[in-house]
Amino acid sequence: MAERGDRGAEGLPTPFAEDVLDLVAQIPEGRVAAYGDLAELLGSGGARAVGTVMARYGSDVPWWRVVRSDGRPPQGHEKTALEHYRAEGTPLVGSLLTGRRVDMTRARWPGPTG
DNA sequence: GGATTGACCGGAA
DNA sequence: GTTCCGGCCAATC
Repeated sequence: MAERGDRGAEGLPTPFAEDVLDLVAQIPEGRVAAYGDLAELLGSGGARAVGTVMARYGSDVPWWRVVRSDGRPPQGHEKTALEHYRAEGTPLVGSLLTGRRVDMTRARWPGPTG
């Protein structure tokens, strides 16, 4: 079996990747989750592992709802992510100087309300 | 098989 | 407020 050929076809994510993508797809609008949170919800892997999956297979899920623990969008995709936050009404904090980031206090998912 | 990379996290200076 | 460092785990070369 072509270990690199099949997965390199960009149509068959790994078992771990499927779990990550499925969880990201469950994040409602206006809410976000940190990479480390997804790993903790899955009960396996780590923040770094989730980032690796998102970079490779995140194209099929609302990746902008996945941010760093600081509430900052993925490195290299901040511009695109901000566009979605403004459209979905995701709570943002900070200013232009400090750099706008998602208000994890209110937008973190799953939250007190679920 | 091993070595390197990466859309990370938390703490310390 | 910022910058630097080690640790973490899966995917990739």
